Amino acid sequence: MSSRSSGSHGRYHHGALRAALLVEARAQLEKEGPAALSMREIARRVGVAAPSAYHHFPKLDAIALALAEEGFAELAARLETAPTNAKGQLSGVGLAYVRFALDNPGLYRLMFGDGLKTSSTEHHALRILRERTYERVKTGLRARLREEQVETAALFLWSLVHGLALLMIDGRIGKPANHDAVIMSVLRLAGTGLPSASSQL
Amino acid sequence: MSSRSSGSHGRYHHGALRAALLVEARAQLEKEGPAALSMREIARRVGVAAPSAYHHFPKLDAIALALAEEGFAELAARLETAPTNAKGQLSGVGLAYVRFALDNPGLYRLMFGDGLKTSSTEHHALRILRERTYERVKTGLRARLREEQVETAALFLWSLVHGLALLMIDGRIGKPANHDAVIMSVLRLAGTGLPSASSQL
DNA sequence: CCTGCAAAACTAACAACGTTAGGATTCTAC
DNA sequence: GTAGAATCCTAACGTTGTTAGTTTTGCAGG
Repeated sequence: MSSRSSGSHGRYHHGALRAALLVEARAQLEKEGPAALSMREIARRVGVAAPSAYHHFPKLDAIALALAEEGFAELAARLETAPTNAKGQLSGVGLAYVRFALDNPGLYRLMFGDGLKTSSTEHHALRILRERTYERVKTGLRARLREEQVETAALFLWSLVHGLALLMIDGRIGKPANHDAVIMSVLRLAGTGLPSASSQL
Repeated sequence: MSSRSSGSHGRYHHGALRAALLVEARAQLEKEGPAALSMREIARRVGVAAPSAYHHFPKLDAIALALAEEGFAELAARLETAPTNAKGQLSGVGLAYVRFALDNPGLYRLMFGDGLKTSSTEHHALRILRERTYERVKTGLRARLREEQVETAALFLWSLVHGLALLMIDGRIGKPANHDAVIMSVLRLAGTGLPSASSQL
């Protein structure tokens, strides 16, 4: 093959393959779900032989891990730029969190789910990334709660948005239109608690 | 091989294989996680050739689906026998829910997660089973809430216990001793809402 | 008891996968 | 322009899900 030395498309020698693999992997992840990630399929879509990918990622799980890292970075960015307006500082963050999951369902499952073949190493790497996210939530709460309450409150909040995100991803909520309204009404309950008659949950 | 006609162990001709496959599948599910479910491995452990299993289950996903059905039945049983004492009717149910997930982490992930290869048919079957569970929660709430509040309250509650279950399964909570205490303190927050200073979540 | 039939098991095989080994190509640096 | 490293390729191994076809097993009727 002759070298097309400066086309923006198709010049893999020198650095472009890794990025292309990640792009294609992410596309497949969102289209088919985390379990469908396939080294051969990704390589095929990029237009390259499967073993070539191993020059950039030692295992399939390494691709998944790289995607998860992308995901955590994007999630962190969204949480930081979430509107922290005066009334309802945390609802903005909660909304941003669930929105991220809904915008990237496959990625979100990969970040928190059992998508990859669970080789212990990256499992550990993932755990660290998750805990970093958790710490961020706790830091936010620490500003307005007694230290003793922070741990439970953080777990409460994270459980709520995490569970809500997964349930909505699974499509249990029908109408794709008013997602935000549903999310907000659930988040409001986190502030008030369940309505009176059952307040003794 | 001579037929050992009445031993409780190893007489597969006539009905025992299906059950044995399910037992072994569930063991593997809890030991290695949903993604590690393997037709050949299950058959191997049962002591049978892989294709034999196809007389009882048309696909690997069918085994997963059968396990999930077991799981939903067991979960429903636990929720129904959960103590609904006077103060805190729902906390007993919430505790039972999360406990079930912690006692059967692999199964719980299978029931709600992306464990199986997501062939659309059983995906649909799973969805029905999940919605049945959801309806049960809503029925419990309908007794003490206005109809208009039920939907949101149910989603709120289920998100909370679902998220909490998954987070705890993932081992983000260190000490395996006081699981119940952690769960209860989170559930209490569902009744009261977040503490004052941040009540404007 | 023995003969036939259906259920249930087995062996052999295909396609696809993850991954490794080793040979060819292409870019970079001197 | 040539050496060497980086990058890509083809070939291959072992494993998986699954199908096809054959043999064994147990049961029913004579």
